[in-house]
Amino acid sequence: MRVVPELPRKDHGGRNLSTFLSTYSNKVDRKGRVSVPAAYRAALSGASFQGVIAYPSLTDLAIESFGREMLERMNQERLSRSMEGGAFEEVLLGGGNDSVVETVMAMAHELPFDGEGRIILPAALCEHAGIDDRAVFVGRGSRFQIWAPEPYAKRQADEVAKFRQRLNGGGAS
Amino acid sequence: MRVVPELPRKDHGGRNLSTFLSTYSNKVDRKGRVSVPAAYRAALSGASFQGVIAYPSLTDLAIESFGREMLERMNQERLSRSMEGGAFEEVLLGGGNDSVVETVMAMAHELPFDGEGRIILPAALCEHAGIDDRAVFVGRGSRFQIWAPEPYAKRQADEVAKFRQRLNGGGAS
DNA sequence: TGGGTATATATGGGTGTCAATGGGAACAGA
DNA sequence: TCTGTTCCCATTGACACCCATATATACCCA
Repeated sequence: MRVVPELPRKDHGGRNLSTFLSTYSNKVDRKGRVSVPAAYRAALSGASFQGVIAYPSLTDLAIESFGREMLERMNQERLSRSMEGGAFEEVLLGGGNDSVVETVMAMAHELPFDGEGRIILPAALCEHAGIDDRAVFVGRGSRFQIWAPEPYAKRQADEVAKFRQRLNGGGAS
Repeated sequence: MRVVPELPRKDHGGRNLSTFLSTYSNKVDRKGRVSVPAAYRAALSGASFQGVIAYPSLTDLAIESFGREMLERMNQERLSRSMEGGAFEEVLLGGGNDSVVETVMAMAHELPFDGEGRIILPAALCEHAGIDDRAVFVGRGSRFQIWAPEPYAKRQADEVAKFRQRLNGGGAS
């Protein structure tokens, strides 16, 4: 498939916005490399940093991921607020252990694309997600996740079952 | 890993902004030298002062750190606030005994990079953080921390546990 | 509409280069 | 002279970059 380099879209604030769609299962080679789906790469093609940010999900056995812009934006917003609000203690000491942003920053990895559009999955992340030799990329809109095949299949089935039950009180036909 | 010299990014005020990401554990050699992670150095590569500012955290057994630009920006912001607010006493006599900024300034060290991108951790800081022969660099967005391995592992686990509980009232599924 | 060809994606592997680290020589201050 | 600091060079292991291949599909042309 040939994927078109995707024109950058803007959100309300005039910032770039990438959308990740669909699910892909790719091979992890013996060096720990895995191809990021071309469609995802196309969504990030306008970004200054060619690669992704990845961190362990706090709720799932999966890796959470998005473009660097997302982090950058959170970081800037946070710092500006503190500075302009005169909250210098926050700048110097941090938000204490109450800040999700700071926790995620510490666990996040910057994964640049190689010439072929692959990334290297750090051992810590693979371990968290139980990823061995296959990685499933799951588009979640402004984010995507990376799962090991089996846990994802299970999770997917659970999600579907749950919604089916909620929507029509039992099996769709 | 080869780290790209990182293009300087600007925040709202048109100032440079560096983002510190990820966690790295580096060796402290017998001379007290530690390599600052290449990614952090890249984030500071545009700065006029090649090195970092470091001071003991007032809330954790850790060292807090960032580039000199951050200090200057904070000072400037603080000064303008005082001036514009007509708080000339503060400018001339200091913010009184409750000024975190001034307390931190006094405890801060300027640590220049050597040719290999290492810094020397002052004994006082090492002692405060309990650092012996390993230093863990923890990215917190606009700043980073330096911890001894064991206390950081504990702290990290605490943070994650707390957010997990807040998010779904229990462990990952 | 069908077939053929070009191209991009996903993948595998080799190698030069850089980051992290260690040690020694030059140097300054006490 | 002795101690501590700064600069320089050597080592090694990881990985960034290069090239090479197969498969699928987009596109062209008859």
